[in-house]
Amino acid sequence: MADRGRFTDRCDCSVIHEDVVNAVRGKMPGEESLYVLAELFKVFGDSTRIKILCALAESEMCVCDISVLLNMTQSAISHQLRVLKQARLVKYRRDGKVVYYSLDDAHVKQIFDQGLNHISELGTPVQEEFRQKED
Amino acid sequence: MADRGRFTDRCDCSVIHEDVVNAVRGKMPGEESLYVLAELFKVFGDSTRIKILCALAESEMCVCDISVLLNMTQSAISHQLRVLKQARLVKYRRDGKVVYYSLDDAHVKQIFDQGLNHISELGTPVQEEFRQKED
DNA sequence: TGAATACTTGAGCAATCGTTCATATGTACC
DNA sequence: GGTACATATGAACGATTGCTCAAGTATTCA
Repeated sequence: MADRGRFTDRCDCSVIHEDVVNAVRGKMPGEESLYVLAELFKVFGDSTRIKILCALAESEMCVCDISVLLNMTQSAISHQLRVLKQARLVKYRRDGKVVYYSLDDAHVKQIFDQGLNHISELGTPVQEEFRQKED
Repeated sequence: MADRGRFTDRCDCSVIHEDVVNAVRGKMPGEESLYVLAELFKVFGDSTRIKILCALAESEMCVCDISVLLNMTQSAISHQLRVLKQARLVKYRRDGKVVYYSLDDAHVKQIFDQGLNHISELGTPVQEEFRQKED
């Protein structure tokens, strides 16, 4: 609320649309929420974790099952499950030596499906786009 | 379809639930889709990009406006806009020297809102969780 | 044409991330 | 107790990421 749209030291241009900037600034959620939101999506933003979430959307599974399914080390899976656990995306229950993981709530699958829905409607061009990023 | 649930070299345990692993394997989307999906969420997984998307959800804006709004370098914003452009999350139009960016389609805001909805229902504990990750 | 403005881009660098490896914890069974 | 098995965790490593800085391109206007 200090500088009302005037340009700051980070930007070397004279502000073009002061009114737009101020209007948008008023409607933005708090810095806090957006940071947390980014952290949430960051957790979804790894193919190993996506695969784990996708698997758990089908069935509760133990660590060993997941590592077999994804053909990865138990350790690697366990590390990722910890990230998912911290983000409250998965929960677990212990039964003897075995620990069973499952999705924490329905939201997780909703976000997941929304994403899948998005990429499916964009079709193959996007997939190529993503892969050609390295060119 | 090679080894039917038998444990591979990556996992040192004897598979606990061969049936579950096979059932889940059959229902998983292709490796391809899951990779693209992770790439999509990865783009959402940065607070600068989230802020940009959030701002563009309110109004079309030029690069300079965004850099003023977020108090960041034009260069930094431009770099991030390139990432968003590549992921087809934003589109742009040129008007003279000024380039205006806006959300590419409605899906973007949907995914965004779904995420916001998720974190808002979890309440503050999660936000603390995220911040205490460094402990 | 040349200066000014809006934006883009490439290189470089610190910080973060995902995996591996070795080790630790927890539980069951003898 | 001790061994076996399922999982967790800490350190270390290479790979990736997001920013800065110093160019570059594109457009306008004199």
